[in-house]
Amino acid sequence: MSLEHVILGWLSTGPGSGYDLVRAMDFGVNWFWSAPHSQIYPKLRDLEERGLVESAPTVVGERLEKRIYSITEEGRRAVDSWAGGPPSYPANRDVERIKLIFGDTGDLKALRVHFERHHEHYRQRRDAMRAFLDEVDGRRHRRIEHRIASRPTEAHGELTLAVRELAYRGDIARAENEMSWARDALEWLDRFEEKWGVLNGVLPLDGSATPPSETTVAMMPRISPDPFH
Amino acid sequence: MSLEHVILGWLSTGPGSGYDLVRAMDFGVNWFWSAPHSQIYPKLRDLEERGLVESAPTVVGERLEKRIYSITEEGRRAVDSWAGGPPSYPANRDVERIKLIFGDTGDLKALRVHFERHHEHYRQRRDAMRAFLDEVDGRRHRRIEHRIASRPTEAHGELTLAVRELAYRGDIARAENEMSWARDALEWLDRFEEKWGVLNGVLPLDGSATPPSETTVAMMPRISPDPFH
DNA sequence: CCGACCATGTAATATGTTACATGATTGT
DNA sequence: ACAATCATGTAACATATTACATGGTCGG
Repeated sequence: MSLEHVILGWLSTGPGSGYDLVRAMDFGVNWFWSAPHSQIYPKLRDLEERGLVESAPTVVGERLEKRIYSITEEGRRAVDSWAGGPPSYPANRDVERIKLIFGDTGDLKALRVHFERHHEHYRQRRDAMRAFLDEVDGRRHRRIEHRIASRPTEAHGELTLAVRELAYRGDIARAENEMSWARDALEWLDRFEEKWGVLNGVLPLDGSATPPSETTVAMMPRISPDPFH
Repeated sequence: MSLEHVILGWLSTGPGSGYDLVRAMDFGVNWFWSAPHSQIYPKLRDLEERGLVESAPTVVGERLEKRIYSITEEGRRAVDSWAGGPPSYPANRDVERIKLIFGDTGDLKALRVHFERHHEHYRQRRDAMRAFLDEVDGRRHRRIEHRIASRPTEAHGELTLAVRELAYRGDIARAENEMSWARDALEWLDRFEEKWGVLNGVLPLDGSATPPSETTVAMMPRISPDPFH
C-alpha cells in the first residue's frame, strides 16, 4: 500500500497532475520510490473515489484536458497517520549480491566489471543526490518550500526541512559506503590476480596458476575500517 | 526472473528439497533474497520442466514423500552466465525514507521511535550477519564448503570464499552505516527538542515553543563525518 | 497421544513491468 | 511540418503476499 501513500505525500506538498507525478518519479520522489504511469493514473482515480484526493479538470490550449489533483483533509490525515507509524522493513532482495556470490566461476574480468559498475552506479546516485540536497539547502525546491511555508509554526517548518536533510544526507552516506566497498573490492581483486599470477582475467582451470604463497590468510578481502571491531 | 536464479544458485551448492529452500530463505539466502513457499514449490516444478533442475523422490518414514532437487548441467550454465553479467539496480523503493519525510507533523515521539527502530533493525541484521560470517570464516558452513570443494582448482576455491566475504562484510558495513545514521539522527533530535524547549515530545501548534536563538543555522542535522566533503 | 515441525499444495489478491495505443501542444 | 514533450489510457504478463488447506513424522 505504499504507492498510494507516496502519492498522497507528494500531493501534500501541493497540487499536481498525474503527469507531474510521473515526472516527479524520475527525479525527486524517484529517489525513494518509483512507479510507471500505468500504475499512477489508475491509482489517482482510485484515491479520488475514496475521497482522499480531489481533482479539477483544466484545459491546456484548445482541447487537451488534464486533471489537477489536490489532497483532501481526509487524505492528509491518512498520510500523517501512516507516516507517523513505525518504519517497517520489507524482505531484502539484492540481485547484485546474488550475482556476486554466484559469480565465482573464475571470470575475474566479469568480477571487475561488476565492481566498477557498482561504484559508478552509486557515484551517479551520490552526485544526483548532492545536487538535489543543494537545491533543498539553497531553499530553491518549490514543493518543499511550499510545505515548509504551510506548517503551523516556525519550529514545524524547521522540522520539515530537517527531516529532508536527514533523508538525503543518509542516502548520500549510503552511496559513499557502497563506493568505498567497491573500491576495497577492486583492490582485493588486484591483489588476488597478482597472487595467482593471472594475466588474462580468467583463472586457469588446469591449476597452472602459481601455487599459493605463505600469505594465504592475508588475502581475505578487507572492507573499510570497521569502527566496531 | 531473479527467484529462479536464486534457486539455481542455491542448488549449485548442493541438492535439497523445496522445504530446505524455504528454510534457507529464513537465514542464509534470506539475507539477499526471500520468497514464500507458495512461490518456491511451483518454481521448482517449472525449472524441472525446463530441464534446469531434476528431482528424485524420497520417502521419509512410511509414506511422506519429498522431492530432492539437483541442478543440471544446463541449470549450472544458466546461473553462471546470469551471475557473470553486469549487476543491474532495480528502482529504489524505500518505505522508511518516505515515512521519515512525511512524518514531519510535529510528533517528535514518533520520530524518536522511528530512529530507534531503525537502529535496532540494523543492529539485529549486523549481529546475525556477523554470526553468519563467523560460520563461513570458521569453515563451518556446509553448503559453502561443498561449493569450495567442488571448484576445479585451489585458486577457484579461494575465490568462492572471497566473494562470500565481500558480500557479507559489505552487508555488515551497510548495517553499521545505518546504525550510525540513526544515532546521528537521535542526537539531532535531542538538540532540536532542547532548542525549542519541547517537553512532551510534540511541537506545540500555537507557537508557544521558545523562539529560535541565534544558532539556527547550526541546527541542520549532521550525518557522520563525510570524507568526501 | 499430542505438539512441534516436516512437507507440499492451491487460490485470491496485490503490486509491478512492459507493451500497445491515442491524441494534443509547443517550439523550431 | 516535424520533433519533442505533454497527457492519459488499457491490456498482458510477471512477481509477490496472504490465506486457506492437507497430511506425515518424530520425540516426549
